[in-house]
Amino acid sequence: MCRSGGFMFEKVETQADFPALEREALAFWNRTGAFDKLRQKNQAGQPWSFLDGPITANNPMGVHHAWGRTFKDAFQRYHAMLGKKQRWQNGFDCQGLWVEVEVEKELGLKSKRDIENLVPGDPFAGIDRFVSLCKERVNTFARKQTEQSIRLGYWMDWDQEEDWSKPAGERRSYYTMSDENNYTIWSFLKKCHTRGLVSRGYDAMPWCPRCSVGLSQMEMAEGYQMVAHRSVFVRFPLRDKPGSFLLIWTTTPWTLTSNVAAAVNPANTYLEIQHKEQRYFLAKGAFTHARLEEEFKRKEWVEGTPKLKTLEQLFKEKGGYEIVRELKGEELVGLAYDGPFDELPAQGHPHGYPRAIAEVVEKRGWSKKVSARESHRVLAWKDVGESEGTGIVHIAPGCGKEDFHLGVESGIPPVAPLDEFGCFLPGFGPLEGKCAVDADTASAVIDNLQSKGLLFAVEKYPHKYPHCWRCKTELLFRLVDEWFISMSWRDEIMKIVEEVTFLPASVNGKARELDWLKNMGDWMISKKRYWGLALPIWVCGKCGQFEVIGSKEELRARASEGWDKFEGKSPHRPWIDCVKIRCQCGGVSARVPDVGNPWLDAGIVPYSTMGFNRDRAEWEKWFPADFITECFPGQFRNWFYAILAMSAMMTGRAPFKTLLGHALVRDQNGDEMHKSKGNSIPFEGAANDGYEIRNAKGELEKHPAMGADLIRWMFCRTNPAANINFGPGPADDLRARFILKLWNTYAFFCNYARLDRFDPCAPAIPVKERPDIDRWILSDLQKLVAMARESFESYDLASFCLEAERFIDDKLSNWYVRRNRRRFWKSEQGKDKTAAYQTLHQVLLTFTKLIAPVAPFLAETLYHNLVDAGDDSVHLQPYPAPDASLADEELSADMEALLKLVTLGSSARNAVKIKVRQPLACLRVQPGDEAARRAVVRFSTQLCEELNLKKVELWQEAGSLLRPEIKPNPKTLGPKFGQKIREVQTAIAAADPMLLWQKTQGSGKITLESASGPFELEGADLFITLKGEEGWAGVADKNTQVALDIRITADLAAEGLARDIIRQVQEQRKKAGLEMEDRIALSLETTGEALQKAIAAHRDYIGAETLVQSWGAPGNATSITVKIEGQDLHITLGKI
RNA sequence: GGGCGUAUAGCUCAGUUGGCUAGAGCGCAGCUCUGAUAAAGCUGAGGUCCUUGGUUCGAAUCCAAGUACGCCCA
Repeated sequence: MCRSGGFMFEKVETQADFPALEREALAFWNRTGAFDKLRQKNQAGQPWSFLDGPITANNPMGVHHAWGRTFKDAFQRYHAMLGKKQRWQNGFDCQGLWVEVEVEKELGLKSKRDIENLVPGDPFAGIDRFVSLCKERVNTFARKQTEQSIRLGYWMDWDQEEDWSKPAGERRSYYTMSDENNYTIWSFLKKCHTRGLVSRGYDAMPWCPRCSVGLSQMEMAEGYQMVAHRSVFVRFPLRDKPGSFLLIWTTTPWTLTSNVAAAVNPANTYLEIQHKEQRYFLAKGAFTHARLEEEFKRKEWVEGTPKLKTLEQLFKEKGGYEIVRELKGEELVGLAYDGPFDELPAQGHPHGYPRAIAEVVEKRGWSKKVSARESHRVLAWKDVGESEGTGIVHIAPGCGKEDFHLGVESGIPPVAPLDEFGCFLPGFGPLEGKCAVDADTASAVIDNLQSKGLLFAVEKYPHKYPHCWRCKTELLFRLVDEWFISMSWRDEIMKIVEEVTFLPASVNGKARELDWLKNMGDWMISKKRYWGLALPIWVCGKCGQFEVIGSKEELRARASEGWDKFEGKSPHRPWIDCVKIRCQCGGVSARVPDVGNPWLDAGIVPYSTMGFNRDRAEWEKWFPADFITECFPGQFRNWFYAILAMSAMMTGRAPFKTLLGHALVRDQNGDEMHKSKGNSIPFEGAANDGYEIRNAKGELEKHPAMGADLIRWMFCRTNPAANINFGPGPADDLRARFILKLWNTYAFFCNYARLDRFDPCAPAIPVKERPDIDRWILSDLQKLVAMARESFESYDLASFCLEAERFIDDKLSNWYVRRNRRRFWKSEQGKDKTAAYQTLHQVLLTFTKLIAPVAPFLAETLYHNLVDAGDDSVHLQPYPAPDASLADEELSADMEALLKLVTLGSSARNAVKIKVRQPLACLRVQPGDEAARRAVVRFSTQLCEELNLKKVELWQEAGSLLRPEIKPNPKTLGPKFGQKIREVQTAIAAADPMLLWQKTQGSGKITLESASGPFELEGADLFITLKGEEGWAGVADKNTQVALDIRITADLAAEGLARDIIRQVQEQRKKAGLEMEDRIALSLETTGEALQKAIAAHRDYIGAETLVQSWGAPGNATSITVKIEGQDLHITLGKI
């Protein structure tokens, strides 16, 4: 590990190309097999179990993915440095509609029909081809994301070149499309079925007509958007009261074709209104209700949509009205009416429409043998309100969830008008083939109502309406059969939620998850699609009973036909559908064509990836996972939900111990990133290639790559509960403040160590023999080490990163190195210089290891120049542990006090405008506490150098250095005196401040008189501030006071000039392009008397500071004339 | 519509169990320092601590109502 003779620190350029250095580190890891060495090293370690939430392998990863992936890597690396054994398994989420949609886009397909027709006339071959393309797409992007993750510095057991040709289940990463993952879900579903929790449900489901697929409750929640629909007010003529109408309202006119009933709230008050020759019934509250007024005020509105009118206004505009009477809703219940589309054949079909549905209705006894047309009457429904519509609700059980349930309750038949593409079925007359989401269809319906004289009014109505979260198409409600897992066992899931820790605490993750579980309806697990888990449900064509198959073996044993066709294939469509099984009744059962909800795929991974099926003892080693981390939004109802629910079913155990969530990536102004807005930053652009985004003027602006470490550090230093504003601004800021500070400190060390041939392996100077400042930085380093470990253990990286930044900026760079420069510069070798090198080396080396999990590239680069590592990696090193023998609390406190004294001294100089180059005779300090007192003594040299003083004095006199001003401390006085505090305050204000102050210095007890008698004070009851006196510049900070002697004697003035001269010569050296160690010949000429005197008096000082070897102008000279204190100085110098 | 959270300087945010003249970083202005630094130091300008009411000797902090924004759920 140590450098022997011959080796030297490499010269470090201060202008570094960090992305290029990162590429070198990647090549180094690759060449030396660093990751494999790490796994080898920790082979026998205690396990630390991280479980990766699978990333969807459907597109390249973006910068937002880098947040979670940085967390994942940082914690794994940290635990690896602790010697823990890990699985290092990345996961890819493969199956589901999102992949299908992208493949459809690539192929230019518009609908499911196109997919089945991919091989013309052969749906089986079409589906086979489509599913293969989905697999291919997943492989393509898994590979892409693997490359991207490697560039991020994410260490995992990534798939290698030879792995990509293997089946998904035999690769290093896990793939949710693998056989094991799918069959493990089968075993889960079988468990559910054994407990009677799997059921087929007929329900009006949200349905995407483009994808031809039903959406679960979770999915529907993703896609609410504000849109304006044409809503209609329609008359329903009452059959027994000619000229009287129910007034109903709907935002979906197409559903009127399928109207079966109307509903009122029996408890509400309704009005009968005379309008022209007609009478109308509607709710009293609805009549005058200012509809959506709040939303209009709050601008929750669709632009261009007028404010809504009240019903009363509509009646007035149409010719006035008169209220005939008020009545209770229950009076209306039971009235029969004529439906708006009773002429359609669909309305006349017994048990509802279409035939397939009518059969189910008949079988289940949901209604008598009546048609919709025969069923039109007013129902009582307590959920009818008055704030939307007319208070009379049009009920179409085939077009809405609540309508359907009300229909079943009331024994009326459903009419389901749409096919899987959202278009009208035969039986709907002129509407047949028209699609419900088309504006034309709404127009056709409205025209039809108009022509029949049933239309009362049309308006544009803005509301939040669900859309398909994938393709953004408006959803419809469609009566379909889907498969569900009942949530009657939710208590079991809630129980294991109680066992896990949700971080960050401020997000209340546990409460959110419990809330979701409490309100979660039955889990819809089916999808009428192609690429996904083949639901292992076989339904008998004869008796209609279904069975759930729990494994491949069980299927093989039960198969009655088709196994030979399926064997050797993955359990996907269309091949799995070849397998039929024999029902107990003797009939043949076929698999339902549905595929599974993709969250089943991701939720099973604690069981499918850690050896549950193969080696239970091995699985127990890794289960439950110590840690998972993902982006918050959505996951409480998605992955977190699925993984918890499935684990509760599988073993009743929590699948992980700690969950860390994080928020979203925004642009640097806090806006959402969108490609179309030009504010989106691609991952490669940020990490490696540079990128363009729009600036404030809207122009595209180029930015250099940040590099992976900078990206990683930004994510880690951010509070994970808050969104991060990501972009070049914050990146530049952090680079300047932290990365470059660290880099330059490192460069300073290496470059001087190289010149001095510092040997890091030489025997260490015992720490107790090193100067205070060395022992101080080592002491504070131990605090940082302890802090780093605590942060990693509590999954709070931000605390560590921010503290590390402060350590580098405030402590190491701006104080330790700045104060110690001369120790490194001085020409003579010796113990003090070696101590300085050894100290800085130790600090940099330890710090490098501390940040290695967060900034793995930078750490590797630094490590290889700080030690002679050869092919060894910093990531194979043990994580630093705090060394108690180096901690010195008193020293840390003293140094902090010194920093305060320097601030006070600078402030005093600034107040009298005497620049630091001008030496001053004395600074007097009256310390406010023991640390300050000790600092004055201990660090007087530092103080003198830093503030350019001849000496520092501790003010020991009895009196005050400065004039005191006294204020009461209500924090201590309040509890003591309560309501009397005002009198006490008055008494303090009236007292002589100097006297008061002196008393506090004595016994500490002070007695004062107030209006209601004497009272006693202590020092702590008073705040004392102090002002300077004549001739001295005084500054006070809380309790510490300093006074600066501002008398400049002739000698001091000359010395000040000498420093001005040195400064100018140094400037000239730099301009002449000389190296730090170059010697010069120097000539100084001036007519100014003061300058001449200063040069004469301080010639040796000037010469020593500027490395003068000979006085007088050399041949290769450059010269310049500068002004110092109004006098010309002619400087001529040249390298010797 | 319901639940949770947030509101502090131009921007990004700290502010502990209620207590000093409400702070930091960036940005701005002046001065200073500089042979590791793309820097650094001091000073200054910049605040209705969202609003209103309450509790209290005292409220950025606690309570209530309201407003705005965010998230979650309907």
